[in-house]
Formats: sequence, structure tokens, C-alpha cells
Amino acid sequence: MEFFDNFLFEGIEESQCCEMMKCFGAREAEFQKGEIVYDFSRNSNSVGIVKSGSVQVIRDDINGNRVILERVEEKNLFGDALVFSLSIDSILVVAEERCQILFIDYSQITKRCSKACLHHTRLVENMFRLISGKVLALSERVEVLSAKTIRDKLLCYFNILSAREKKRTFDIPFSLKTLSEYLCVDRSAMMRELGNMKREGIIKMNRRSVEMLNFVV
Amino acid sequence: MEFFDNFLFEGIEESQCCEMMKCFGAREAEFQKGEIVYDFSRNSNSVGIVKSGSVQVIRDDINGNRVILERVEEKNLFGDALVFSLSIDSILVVAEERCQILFIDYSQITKRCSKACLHHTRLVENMFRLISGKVLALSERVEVLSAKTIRDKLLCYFNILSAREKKRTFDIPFSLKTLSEYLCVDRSAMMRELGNMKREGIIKMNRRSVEMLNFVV
DNA sequence: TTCCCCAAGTTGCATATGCAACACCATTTT
DNA sequence: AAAATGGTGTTGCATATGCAACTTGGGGAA
Repeated sequence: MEFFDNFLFEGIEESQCCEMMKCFGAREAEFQKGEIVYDFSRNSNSVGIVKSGSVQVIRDDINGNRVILERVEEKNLFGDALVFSLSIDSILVVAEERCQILFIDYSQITKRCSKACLHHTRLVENMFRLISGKVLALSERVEVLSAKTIRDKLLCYFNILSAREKKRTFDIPFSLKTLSEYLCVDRSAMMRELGNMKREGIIKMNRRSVEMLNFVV
Repeated sequence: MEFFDNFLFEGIEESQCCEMMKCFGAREAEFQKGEIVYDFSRNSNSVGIVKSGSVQVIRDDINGNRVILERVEEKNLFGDALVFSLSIDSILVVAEERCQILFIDYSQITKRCSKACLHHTRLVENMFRLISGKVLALSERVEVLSAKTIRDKLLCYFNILSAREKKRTFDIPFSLKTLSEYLCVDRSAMMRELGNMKREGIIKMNRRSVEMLNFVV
């Protein structure tokens, strides 16, 4: 069963987890690829833990445009920021592949039960940590997207990776195609700019491994 | 003293607030314009409530680039997402003008004390609501910035405003200059594009008031 | 092996956009 | 009243970028 093997329950012992799950009235379900896991426009009082597989959180706006807000993978949580939102658009959670989801009523998380106070505290902390991580990832992304030129976007993102590794050499964590999507620029234009930067001696680069040669003033 | 007049303590009675503040060991301080209110690279165990005035949350990266991550105004909270971060960059909170700040040790918020359990629950909920709001605002901004052309950025943002008002007419909540900064595009280029859109009959617009004429497919 | 698919890398072209410089108007300051 | 300030609106120009159309190379399936 392993309720405990996820980031929300990290640091809480298995025995306590099981007890808390009963206390929470948690329910588990399995979904096939493409199935709707949860519809936040209908009800928004649960968070979901992805025990296996992955899901997409999708916004359909009034014009029918579909935007992927988030991909949520194994051990992670969805809905943590949505249970409080009073959104107009319909927000759906859709299975990206076959997946097992554990639903917990969010009020059970903030509420305290009589027996498990210590663990509730840890649970709340974990929840904060998860949402905080999202805030940081998003503000990082805004920072990168704020740069006007492709070169500045690349340098901004490379600086973040470089700082994260504390080294001037690092690997890009996804394919160059995906990188161009993350930066919201045309892939070929990005390749061209990377070529320029190599030629000008700003970076060395082979496939996904990058070395920064100059500090950027 | 009015500890309670802010979004973190919303829904908690004044008398309870005062009691909780003692229990929290909250401390209050005043800062002048430009002073450093808090340095998250030195310590990161407090959140701050802006009781009056406003502050900026600033990131200085390794190259000395300064980016404004957030403006925090009266009644709002800063540090809610930062207490958990293990950032490399130095993150500073600086007074934008003369301001009064109330500092609370974050562990006091998640922890439960013996007397004020019910109010702790409400406090935790408020905290979640505040962070969730940030997640939503940020993902909205990412969505807007994701659009490649200036026209698409404008339409994306206008659609959000239009949906928020549930009307095809609405006002832009800040100056056109600030709008161009929000969209991260050149102001004159944005003006030019707005002109094109008016001429093509996509929008009507006068100063900050906008009417959407067509659904965008 | 051969075939197929996808990421990586390149190039030409049309145009969207940043930049600079300007005029206009309303408000505030001196 | 005159001057300074700041938002709004416009235009010319150079170029960065999106788009389309390629080639190349590696890894997996038949």
C-alpha cells in the first residue's frame, strides 16, 4: 500500500501514515490514459497524490484554448494551489498515462485531529514546502521569460543552472527541443543563437552539456 | 495595535489575535525607504507582515543582476515561499517606502500550541490561501509571457481580464507603460500593435479601457 | 541488417520587434 | 505663468526572430 512514499508524507512513519489515512478518509482510484482524474470546476475540496504514473493539469479558457498548467509526476501533489482558487475557467486534471491517485480532503490536512498532532504539523510543513517549491520554480521561469532576446533568455537560464550546480559546467536537464519550449522561442532560432554564442566565445557546448566561458556583465 | 488587520489573520477575532501574537513571540519594527528589511541569505525562519507601506523582494544573482521578484503591499505577507527555499542567490527584502513590519517565526505558524488550536487551523488556511494566490498569479503571468508575439501576449492578457470581469469591456489595471513591462515588451512596439489591432477591428480601446470585439480562434 | 523516427543542426526569407527620437497632453512644481 | 514631469501616441530603421524546408546522426523496432 505504501501511502507514505510521497513528498506529502515525507518524514512521517509508516505506521502513523496508515493511521492518518483512515482518519483522513482518504480514497484511492486508478485511471487510464486520457481519463479525467478530477474536475476543479465542479468541486475543489480535494488534493491528489500521484502514487504512480503522471497527470496533466489543464486549463480550458472561455475561447476553448487549452493550456497545460502543470505536469505532475509520481510522488507529487496536484491541487495544492487550486483548492483555494475561485477560477472562472474550467480546470481539469487528466491522466497522461495509467495512474494511481490518492485523494485527500484538503480540510483534513489543515484541521487537527485529536491523536496525531505532531504528524499533522509535519504534514502541514510538507505541504508548505511543496507549494513553496512551485512558487520558486514559477518565479524562476518568469525571470527567464522576462528576458527580451533569445540570447538573454539562454544566459539567464544557464546562469540559474550554473548557480544550482555551483559550477561553470552543467548539463541541460532536457532536450534542446524541450528547452526551446521552456524558453518559449522557436527551436531553430534558438539553435542559431547558440551557434552565435559558441562562435563569439561566450559558451562551449556539446549536445546538452554546457560550459560558461565569460561572466556576463 | 491592530495585529489582526491583515490577510494572514483574517477571520480570527481581535482578542484571539493578541493572545496568539504573545504566544508567537512576534516582533515589530519600522524601516525607512531603502533600508534592508530582511536578508534571506543570512536567516530564513521568519515571515513578515507588511502592516503599512510596501517592500520589494529582490534577487541579486551571482552576476550582480538585480531582479524584482515581488512587490508586497499593506496587509500582505512576504517570505511565505522563501522560508523553505535553499536558494544560492541572495534574496533581500528592501523597504520601498517607510513601512511597519511584523515578523513571525514561521515554525510558530505550523506548530500547534495548546490553547489556540482552532485559530491555528484558520491561520494555516489563510497562509495556504496567500501562497496559492501567488501560484495562480505567477502561472497566469507565465501563460501570458509564453505567447510569442506581442499581439498574442496582449490578447492572452485581455482574455484573462475579460474573463475576470465576465464582460467584453474592462479596464487595464495599470498604466500602458507598466503593461508593457508586465508583458516584457517594448512600449512603443506594444503601442504600434495595439494600433494595428484597433485598425483591424479586433479591439476598441481608449486609454486604459478596452473592448474585445472578436472571439479569438 | 534495414527501416523508421526523432533530436540535433543549418539556412533563406519575410516580418515582427527593439530602439531611438519625436510630438502631444495633462498634472504638478517652481 | 512658466517650467518640469510623466503618460500617451507615432514613425523610421536595423535586426532579431519565427517559419519553412532541409540534412545529419543515433537508437529502437521489424
